[in-house]
Amino acid sequence: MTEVGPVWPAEQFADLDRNGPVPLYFQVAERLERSIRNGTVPPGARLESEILIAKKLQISRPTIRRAIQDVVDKGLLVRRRGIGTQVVQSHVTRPVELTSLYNDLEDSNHVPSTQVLQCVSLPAPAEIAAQLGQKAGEPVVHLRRLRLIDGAPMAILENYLPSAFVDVTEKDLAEGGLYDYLRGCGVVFKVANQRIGARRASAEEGELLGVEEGSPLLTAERTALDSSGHTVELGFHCYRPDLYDFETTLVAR
Amino acid sequence: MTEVGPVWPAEQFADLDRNGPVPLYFQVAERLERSIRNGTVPPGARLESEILIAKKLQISRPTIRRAIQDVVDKGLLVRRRGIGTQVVQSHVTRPVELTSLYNDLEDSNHVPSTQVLQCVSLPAPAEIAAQLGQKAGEPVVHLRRLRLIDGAPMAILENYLPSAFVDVTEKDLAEGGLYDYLRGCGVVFKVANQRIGARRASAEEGELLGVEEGSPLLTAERTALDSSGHTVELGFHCYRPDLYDFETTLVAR
DNA sequence: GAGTGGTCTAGACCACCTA
DNA sequence: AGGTGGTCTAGACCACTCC
Repeated sequence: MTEVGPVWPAEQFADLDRNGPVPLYFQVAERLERSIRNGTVPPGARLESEILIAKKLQISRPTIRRAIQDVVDKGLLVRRRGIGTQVVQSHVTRPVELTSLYNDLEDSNHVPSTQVLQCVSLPAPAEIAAQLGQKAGEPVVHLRRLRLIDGAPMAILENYLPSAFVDVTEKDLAEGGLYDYLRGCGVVFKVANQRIGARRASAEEGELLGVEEGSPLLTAERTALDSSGHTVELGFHCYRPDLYDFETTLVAR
Repeated sequence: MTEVGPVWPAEQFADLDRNGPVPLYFQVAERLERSIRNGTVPPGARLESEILIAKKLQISRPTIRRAIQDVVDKGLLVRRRGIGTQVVQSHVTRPVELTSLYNDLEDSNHVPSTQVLQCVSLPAPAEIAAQLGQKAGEPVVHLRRLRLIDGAPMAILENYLPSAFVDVTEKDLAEGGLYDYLRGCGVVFKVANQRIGARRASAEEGELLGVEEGSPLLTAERTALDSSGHTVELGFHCYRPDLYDFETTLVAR
């Protein structure tokens, strides 16, 4: 029986930048996550204690705690009082991030593309206006796009944007994700709320997505808020379930 | 124009228990969340600065920061450097928690019930064994339950449990949720990973759920890990999409 | 310049677990 | 008894925003 002691890949943390703009805890969390994901620190391994790590890294305990907590929040580590910190046994896939579908797909080595079906400004229906924090009848932007993955239709993305974005053009959307465009306008996303369900495809949706009318679609309604807490995007999306699904990680604190 | 200054409902924080087992930051976060949810602190309101709050509550700044961060993580507050902390404009529904479906339903003023379709121990198929961290062929528990909501069938819940739980009986499951039972066995849930999708109902599923064969179902595959990072539950669930959907909140940090 | 949140430090005491 | 993570304190300096 080879008893393995606590583990800490000190060599991964040699060149921390203590003066740059990137927070120390972030650099440490990043390297730690990488070490776990690539197997340098294997599943089930016990980490050295926070105090020891802090000493080795010449870092205060709150800072190393913050770094470890970030990795715990991603579902890769588990902490127990009196025991220590351990790598979870079965790894976890990357959770849904606050990025657009376009970026998610780009990152996963696929080729996304977009076909703009509609891009108009119209007086807001009462319910949409209320959710966007506008008066009914004020103009809002209505978008409808078809998202393709490696050339195959994957999702219909319907969005409403508040009146601040009435000058958006088809061109802005054809080249990248909606989030890229909004970020370019200075929007800083902070919170998004999503409701995920399923329903039958309408005849038109079936045609666009290349499935039979009445076949199942995965749906998502999303509200995204910017850094000032205002709604900047309303989304009503539907996906071909054979080409897309959602992944989430829940962590108890 | 009535200019409203920064807000802090000090009266909500009069009786903090400084010696009890409940952490200070938790008590503060709890009261703050309640004050926002019930409108005592309205949408858009700006909170007083951390330093002032800390002084008023006779609490250190890291502690009040931790409390505020918890509420930010729930999507109710937004922080901006140089500006302050604000309540988001449109409130957010409570996110998915690390509880069983049974408890979720119970909390929402519905009457859940369960019908156990299968509860056996069998040699683990290779893939199930691998995910549970067992050897192929070792016994695992296979559960299949029908979940009803106010008497109507809502979901089919298929689960695998590791060999430690071979003594589970139908009776254990008929009375409450699976998570209640496992917690009763001393299991402490820490992390869960979920993949949400959609597909057609099989003939048998349609019969059980009271829908047509081929109609859309919302599906979830879940793995849950305990406090030591081991897999303690594998779930393959499907839901009637007209009776159930998932809500998630994403927060940028 | 004044005020905000973001980061970081260096301690302290506690609850919990293992032995 | 000794070691672990969990909580809490009292400061400090910084980057950012607004006036």
